[in-house]
Amino acid sequence: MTIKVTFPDGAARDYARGTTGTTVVEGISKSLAKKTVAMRWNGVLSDLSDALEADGKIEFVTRDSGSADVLELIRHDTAHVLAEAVQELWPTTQVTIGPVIENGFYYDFKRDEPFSEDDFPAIEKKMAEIIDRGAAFTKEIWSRDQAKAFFNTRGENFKVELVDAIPADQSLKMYKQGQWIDLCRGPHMRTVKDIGNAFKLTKVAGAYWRGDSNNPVLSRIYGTAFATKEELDAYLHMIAEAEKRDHRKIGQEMDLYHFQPEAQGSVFWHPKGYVLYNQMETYIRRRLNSSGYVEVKTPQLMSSKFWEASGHWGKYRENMFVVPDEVPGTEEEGPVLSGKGELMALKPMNCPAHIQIFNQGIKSYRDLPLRMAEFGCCHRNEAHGALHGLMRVRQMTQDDAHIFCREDQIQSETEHFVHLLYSVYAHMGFSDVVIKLATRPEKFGGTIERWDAAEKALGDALRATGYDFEIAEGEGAFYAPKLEFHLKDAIGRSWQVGTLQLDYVLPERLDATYVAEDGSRKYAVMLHRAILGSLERFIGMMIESYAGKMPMWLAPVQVVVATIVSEADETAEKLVRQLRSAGIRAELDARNEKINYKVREHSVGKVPLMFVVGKREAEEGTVSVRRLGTEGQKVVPFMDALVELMAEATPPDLKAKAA
RNA sequence: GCUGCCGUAGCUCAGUGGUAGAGCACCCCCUUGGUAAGGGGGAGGCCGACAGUUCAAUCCUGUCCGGCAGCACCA
Repeated sequence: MTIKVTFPDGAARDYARGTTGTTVVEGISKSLAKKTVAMRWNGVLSDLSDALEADGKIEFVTRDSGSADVLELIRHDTAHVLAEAVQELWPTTQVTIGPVIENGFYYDFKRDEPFSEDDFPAIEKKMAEIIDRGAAFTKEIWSRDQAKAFFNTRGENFKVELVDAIPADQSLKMYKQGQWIDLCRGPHMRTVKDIGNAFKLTKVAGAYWRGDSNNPVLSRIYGTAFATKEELDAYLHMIAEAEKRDHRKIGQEMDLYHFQPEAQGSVFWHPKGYVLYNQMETYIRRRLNSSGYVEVKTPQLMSSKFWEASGHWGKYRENMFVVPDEVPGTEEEGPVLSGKGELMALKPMNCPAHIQIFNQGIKSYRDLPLRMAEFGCCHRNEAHGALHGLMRVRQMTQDDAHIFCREDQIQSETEHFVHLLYSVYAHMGFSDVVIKLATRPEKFGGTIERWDAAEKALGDALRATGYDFEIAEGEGAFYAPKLEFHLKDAIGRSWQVGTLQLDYVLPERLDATYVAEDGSRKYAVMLHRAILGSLERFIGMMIESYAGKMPMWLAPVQVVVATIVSEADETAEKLVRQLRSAGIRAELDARNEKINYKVREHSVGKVPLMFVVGKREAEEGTVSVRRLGTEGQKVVPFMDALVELMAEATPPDLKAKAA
């Protein structure tokens, strides 16, 4: 009985059925066999030692190919070796799972005494030893009972749970490397030696068993591995460089904002940071105005009764700041609060308030769509461990808006929004946007028909815009599907910024109706949408993406006029006045310091432009223009420099109009 | 909130069971210097908070607060 094996170049050969990939590659060439660590059999990444049972296509995965397959295999194998090393060092440790992730791998352990990074050298040394021993990976298919009995006797309770979780129609694969054995779906390389020496443990952290906070916390060790030491070093260097762009670091260096414990998670915007903030807000306001939005402002503090009606009191209260509506006691002794005051809450969202405005008067179908925007300052009592610089705060300002529309307007409004959002992101310098369509969760409100229609409307709208998107299965809100727009920070963490959420529920709860063409009352459909998400987070993303070197229109200080000699002070002062009256954010540096010193300081401070004035320039009416990030300078008439700067400082949306 | 690590001057960081140090920044003086740190001097700290151990705690222990990484949650 023979089978036909087809090679990537299209050639085919016959082999006895049951021939292994190893035999096939060894039959081709010794040198190819030497570097082949796995294969793709009919497109599926597989153990090289797998027997080939039918006709198919084979591709060999060589260790030096630099392919994603090789990285995946190396990292997966390294995770196994990590687990073996840990159990060899601390035999009572239970192993759980150890998957490959972006840029590396991790392995979750259960150990009474959690790991610390101080354990890394010992673990890494043991891993090197294991790799050196060079055990082969071998695969065995076990029965469910056999596997459970095996793990039970070893006290591996988590593995027993995993065995139970594997669907009955799937076979259980056990991979052995020397004496160590693990339940694993594979595949693996030939031997642990194929891993090489380019691996490193990077961090430890707690993680819940199966990602559920009701479960025990496991100790997770993260690591990474590459095919070569050079690639590992390059990766570590890249991460170190990226960390320099951390907005928390740059925010301090550039004196943009700060946090302090008395207002945990709330930003103190410094003058320079607030320039940035205001520029962003003004820009968005212009974009919304010209896109048919109206702007409103709603109360910060509203009665709990109001939040009961909206449903937030029941579902969202643990994230709300609640404030009693009473005069606090002022006696030295005695309680500040009686506990009897009616409760109010700081708004965590703007939507219910916008419905109150919508509900004033009677709306006609002619009024729809009504696009109501607010720079809404919201407070959310976020878990302390979730706070993260500007990215995750407790007080934030959303560039929020609610579009009240008819069902048949959902798709066109969504398209309109997505185009606006992409135009904004392009102006902000972001092109790498990940869109997710979050679909019906397990627990949902409303009918399946309505969900299907809503998901279809959002999907169709996205397809009409031509942007790619992923489906985030089951991650929709309770009441409707949503679109999420994600960007990545300096070290590759993904943050949701923009959003569009469909909502049928709140209009019904709060009675947001309009009079339809036929005179009947109908509930409006509500689209919650934000482009930046929150100004705080988006500014954080901007700082990281530009490494603090903001484009001219956003730069807190656009130009510093610096003198070389004190004879030029008067001229420099005059230039700063002229720049400022032209709307340029200019500062004077007439300190008694050398020009080298001033150039360095403002370069470090990421000021995009310097106008240097010495004796010569002062006499000639010129400035020596130095641009951040470039060497050298050019001397030009001041008025020319001013005109050029004004053009460059024009926000991108206004620039486009002028052109 | 959970797990681990961390908390010394405005910033970056040394350091010790006997109440503290550097560089930069800040202030003063000298220097007027042509594109990434000129020189000298000075001031600056309840060593995160509170307890405990000790003759003695910034250092050891505990609790709390805050920060960092990840988890969970989320814009």
